Amino acid sequence: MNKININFIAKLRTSGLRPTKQRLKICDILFNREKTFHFSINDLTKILEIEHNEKISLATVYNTVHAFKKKGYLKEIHIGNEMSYFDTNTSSHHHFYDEQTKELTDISSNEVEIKKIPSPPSGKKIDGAEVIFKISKKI
Amino acid sequence: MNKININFIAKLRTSGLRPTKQRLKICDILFNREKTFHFSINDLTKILEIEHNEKISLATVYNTVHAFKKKGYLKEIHIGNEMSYFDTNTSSHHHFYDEQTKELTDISSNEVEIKKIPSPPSGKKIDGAEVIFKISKKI
DNA sequence: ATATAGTTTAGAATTATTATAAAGTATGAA
DNA sequence: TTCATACTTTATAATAATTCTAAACTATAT
Ligand SMILES: [Mn+2]
Ligand SMILES: [Mn+2]
Ligand SMILES: [Zn+2]
Ligand SMILES: [Zn+2]
Repeated sequence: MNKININFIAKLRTSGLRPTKQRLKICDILFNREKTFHFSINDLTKILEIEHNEKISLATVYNTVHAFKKKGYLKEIHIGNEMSYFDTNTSSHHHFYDEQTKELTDISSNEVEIKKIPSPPSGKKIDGAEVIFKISKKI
Repeated sequence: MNKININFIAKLRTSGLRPTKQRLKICDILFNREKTFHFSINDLTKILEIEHNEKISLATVYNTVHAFKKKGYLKEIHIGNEMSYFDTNTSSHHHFYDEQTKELTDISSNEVEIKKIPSPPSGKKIDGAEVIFKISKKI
């Protein structure tokens, strides 16, 4: 029960989510980080089990992640394979993606400038653009 | 047995794939088009069943699509949901993506120009960039 | 024609995800 | 403090996309 947790308790309460110990533990893992975090449900489950020795039901991990997504604390990303990834950076931003390691790295919006933008299909408007830079090990 | 099929027969043979009637039918559906085609396995299966009255085993549809991908005739795309999409445009290119209709539209590489490019993580090199422009119905 | 390797197929298995419903818990009111 | 209640967790079942398996079938070379 540290200050950090108290902040999460408040944040969850004001979101209309009860601060259960499962949710607080997941908050701690996801949001007590310097850099943004990209993870699959499987990643998160393994971190809970192995690094934190917590056995939270898989259904609860899914429920929690989806609840956080719905409240706007996580963004879902589909990239590279059949699993969903989640991103603690919920802003519109770009990514480096290494197909070998399947690693995602953030690029902030202001680091990329798209000069020439195509005109959208008729009757449609452009809501945003996200770039994926494929990267690989330098030889 | 038209000219088009004869071309597919040759193409398959030179790829080391036997021109079976299942593969030729799928070639006909996928590659006899003006515009590039984005489809899921489910889409293709339904086109086969409903539009062409062909009952090709689901395993064969998967096998064929993956064989074509391996030979470089299709590109796999992961976007928007948990299903894979395949793209008859195998070049590096960009897309419009409508989240409502889940429709993908091609944008050729020369219609987009990325002015400012971020520097890759150390030890990594950039292999390419693909942009997804999210679009929606104009109000 | 025949042999052989490649292909198709139905069905089982696997994997990611979602649904169900019973047991447990946070919270506000009495 | 109870207590009632709605919310949450959980094990388990169900679903959906995909892959595996092994037997039947077929294209191709000889
Ligand atoms: Mn999802
Ligand atoms: Mn795939
Ligand atoms: Zn990100
Ligand atoms: Zn495309």
